[in-house]
Amino acid sequence: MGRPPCCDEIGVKKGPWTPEEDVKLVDYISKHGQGNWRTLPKHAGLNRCGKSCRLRWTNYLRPDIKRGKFTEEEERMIINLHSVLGNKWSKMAAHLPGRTDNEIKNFWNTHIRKKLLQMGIDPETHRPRTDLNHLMSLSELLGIATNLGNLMGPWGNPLGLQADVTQLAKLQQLQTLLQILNNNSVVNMNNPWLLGNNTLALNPIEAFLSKTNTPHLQNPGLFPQAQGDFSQDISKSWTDIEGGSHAEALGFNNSSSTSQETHNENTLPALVSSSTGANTFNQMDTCKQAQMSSQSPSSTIFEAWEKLLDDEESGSYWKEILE
DNA sequence: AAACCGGTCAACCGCTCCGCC
DNA sequence: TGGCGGAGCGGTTGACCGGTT
Repeated sequence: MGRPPCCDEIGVKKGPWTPEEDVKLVDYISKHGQGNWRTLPKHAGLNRCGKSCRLRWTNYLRPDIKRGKFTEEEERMIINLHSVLGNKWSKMAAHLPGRTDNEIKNFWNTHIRKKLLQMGIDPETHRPRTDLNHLMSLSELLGIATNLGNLMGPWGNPLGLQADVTQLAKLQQLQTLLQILNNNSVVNMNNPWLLGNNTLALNPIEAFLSKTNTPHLQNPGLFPQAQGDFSQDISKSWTDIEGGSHAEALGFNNSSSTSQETHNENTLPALVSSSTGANTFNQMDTCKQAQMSSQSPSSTIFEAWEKLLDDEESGSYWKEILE
């Protein structure tokens, strides 16, 4: 036998608030404080349920609410916070003065989520997308490109097609990278994490670079922008994140696992565990929450990924592939 | 001009958490 | 210790608005 919801009361108004109702609510709270939300509407002369009043106050009428668009800094913070907290909007709001949980949640769902997906990043796991449909379309593209490369040969483009050697090299790299990202187990000599000297790669980018046998990697001068920034940035970001858990990458120093341990586990841990809530958040509670806001903008994989996509020479190319 | 469509965001709903008795 | 009730959280809905056809 449960308690009836407060909003089931007959005759209680629902829907958008009128300016008159807002005035009544603000007047009452400024005089008496919030007090008991359940009894507040009656005392304030409002035909609303307490829950509705609380929501209206906390999400809209509170005097300290910051209005207007989210800044880039706030956006960065939200992404970083989400990578640690998951969908804990109210916890995130606590780190963003003047922003409400509802506002952050809406902003995430309408802007950031979409942006990450376009960048090929799974907004839930904060890892490069590995969903089947996405990879299927990539595989098809890669298959076509590979055939194209075989037809063309190294010296030219007898078919008059627009693809060039640089793009094919990039495709090859991407294919290898995807293989690595999707292969978490290490069992044999085909192990994508195994480097040429029989050591294991520290991160997928290192493995990726070791597997990729393209001229411009050995001689970056040939392709000054095409590969260098990308591999360095993502590799650095991944190392930052992998190095003793992502919490450390976020500025926390009490991690229990070192990068070497992570390395030796021969797995590719997620940037964020599927149960983002409990452990990571407790960790944050007991660690240095304040450091969250001062995290270097360059220390997340999204930004390295974004930089790859924004790269003047290869940007549109990667975007086309990933979208 | 009207219909359609997609994006945005305020508000609702159902559930969990937590303090009190 | 368990039940009750208030508060808060996160997911979802639907109204509104601007752009496009």
